[in-house]
Amino acid sequence: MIGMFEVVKEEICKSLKGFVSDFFGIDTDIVATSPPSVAVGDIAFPIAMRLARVLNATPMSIAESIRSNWNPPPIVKKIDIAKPGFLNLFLDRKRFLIELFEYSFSRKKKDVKVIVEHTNINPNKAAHVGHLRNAVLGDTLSRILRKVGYEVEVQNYIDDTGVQVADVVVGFVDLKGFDVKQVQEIPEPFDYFCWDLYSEVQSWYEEDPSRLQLRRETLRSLEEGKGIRAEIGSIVARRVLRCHLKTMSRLGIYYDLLTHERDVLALNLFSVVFSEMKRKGVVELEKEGKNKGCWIMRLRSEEFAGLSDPDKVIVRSDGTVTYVGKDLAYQMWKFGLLEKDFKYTLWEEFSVWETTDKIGTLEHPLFGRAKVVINVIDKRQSYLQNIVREGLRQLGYKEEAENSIHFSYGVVNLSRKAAKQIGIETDGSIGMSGRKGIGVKADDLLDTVVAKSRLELSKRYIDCRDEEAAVIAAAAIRFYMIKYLKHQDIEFDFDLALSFEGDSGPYLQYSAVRAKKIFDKLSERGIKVGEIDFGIEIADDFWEFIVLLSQSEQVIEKAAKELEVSVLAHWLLEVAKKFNSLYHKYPVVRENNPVQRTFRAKIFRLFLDKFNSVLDLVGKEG
RNA sequence: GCGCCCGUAGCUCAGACGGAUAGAGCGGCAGCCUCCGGAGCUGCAGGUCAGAGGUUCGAAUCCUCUCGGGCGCACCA
Repeated sequence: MIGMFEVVKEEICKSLKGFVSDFFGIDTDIVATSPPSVAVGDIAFPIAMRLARVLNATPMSIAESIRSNWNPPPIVKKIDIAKPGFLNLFLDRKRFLIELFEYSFSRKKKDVKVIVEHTNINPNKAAHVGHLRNAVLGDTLSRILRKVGYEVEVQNYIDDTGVQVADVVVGFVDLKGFDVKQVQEIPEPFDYFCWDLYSEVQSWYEEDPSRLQLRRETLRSLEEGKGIRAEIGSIVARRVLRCHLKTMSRLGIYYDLLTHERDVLALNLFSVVFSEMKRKGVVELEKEGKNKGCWIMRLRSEEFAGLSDPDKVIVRSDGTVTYVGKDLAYQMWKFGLLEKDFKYTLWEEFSVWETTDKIGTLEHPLFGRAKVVINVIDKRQSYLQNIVREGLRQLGYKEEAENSIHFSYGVVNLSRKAAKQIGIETDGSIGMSGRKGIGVKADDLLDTVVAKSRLELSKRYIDCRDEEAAVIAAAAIRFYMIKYLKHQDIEFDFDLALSFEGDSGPYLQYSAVRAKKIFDKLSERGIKVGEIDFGIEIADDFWEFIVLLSQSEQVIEKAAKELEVSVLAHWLLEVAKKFNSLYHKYPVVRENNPVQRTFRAKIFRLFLDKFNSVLDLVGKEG
């Protein structure tokens, strides 16, 4: 369940806690910290400073009496006392290493189903790098949760009947005068064509706002699923969705279920929820004021205190449902709170399940009914996500409300340099906007990175296989998207995203390739790696490396617990750097002393295993 | 106006629960190919952790205020 180092640390903490309780008669939590370097110690306890006041003694004398009276676990080899009163423990390196090699943990299946919803790109234009961050974060998170034992179902919500698709339909029908056939015959990349058309339609509306009437008509047609506009709408949504799925598969991102809004509407999920809300008094019909004629939910809890308007419209005065209403219903479906269920069909081209309005397949996986629901969606949506949770709470679904998690993350903006590179002059950074057609398209970025990979590969006289270039490109982009703390906005910059040096995906991959080469060379030359001789002295640099490696499981647990994928990126970088340093300093194949050679080989093998298991989570190959 | 987030090296970012001399990468400078892939390694330069108070043995980290940025507070999603 947790890593070796953590196991050892906890054992020592427990022992120390017991000692402090027995010897001083004080019950206190023991905090452990890391000393500045392994030369100073492996684990440090600032306990003496804490006890100083209570015991009315100097920290140094307390530390001294702990050292002489405490009987620590045998893994502790030595105890030092430093300046203000730190208790610095040194671990028995050999013993630790032996246990590390023997240590194997098995993660138990948690028997908890988690739905992770991510990507959710409107199917009306090409995906841009902002969408990429969502998908990469969501996909990495899913992999992490699976790794720690959850049953994970990945859903991608397709808003195929929304305003954005409607606008592109207006573009085809009213602006371009295209018929169904003409839309079908537009060559690929179809999503690129729509990208331009969509922003064109926006300015077309601005020229003459009365044209917005066309949007309303189209929207109605899409919702009813009738007429030529609906037909074109479904072609657009389908064709663009196909583009998106292809783009994401280039990054190794896949889904278990595509949920179409069209089917959510057809299933009438909301009407069930609406009557329940009325019955439980969660919504009421507003009789007067600015919300007259609307069904509203009151936001009374402390969370919403200070809101200018504490009334949230769920059903508009014209009888249509707001986003929050729809999302609440969908959220309830995910928890299995609704009787109704979709019909499903397998989309063979991408081998992904999706909801359908046609005849569904009888045999399909059981979707929904999750214990925990994680929605990956940028931080600007947190107000709405909070309202959805509040809706669950007011309906009496306390547990589901608790288990509705908004995985919130910062947006991707374009640095002024990046903006300039795509032909936009700005003062500072600029937010991406599909409406204005401002943004770096995901496929363009991928193509650029793939081209760079090819170039770099050919420089190294390696026969350039396309797959390999694609894998490197995917790693570069994925790593760029997860290396930042999630709440941080990213200022997209081509140089940084394309970087193959320093803290980059290719640097990590390269480290793993190097390590692997060692073993290829060993077997090539018929050098056998025997059993490790634990009599060997373990130097500080190797020891630091070993301690780092022993924390791999702990790092994964932390990422899962805190829902912070960047911790994996940081661990990988730290480990890779350390490895590369040792790699240069300590040759393996060239080493003639078999004891040294075996030791190094074994440690590097350990590195390769631990490193790859984490690298897989951030998407080495996809 | 109310609420949330942020301000760390020239640039992009890390800094567990408050701990010891604040760390990386890029860029700059100086080295390293008798080498297991140089997508690398080694070293140097570069910081009043936005500012001011406070809490305490100890603060980049916690509290208050000030300044400066971002975001949210729809019958849009």
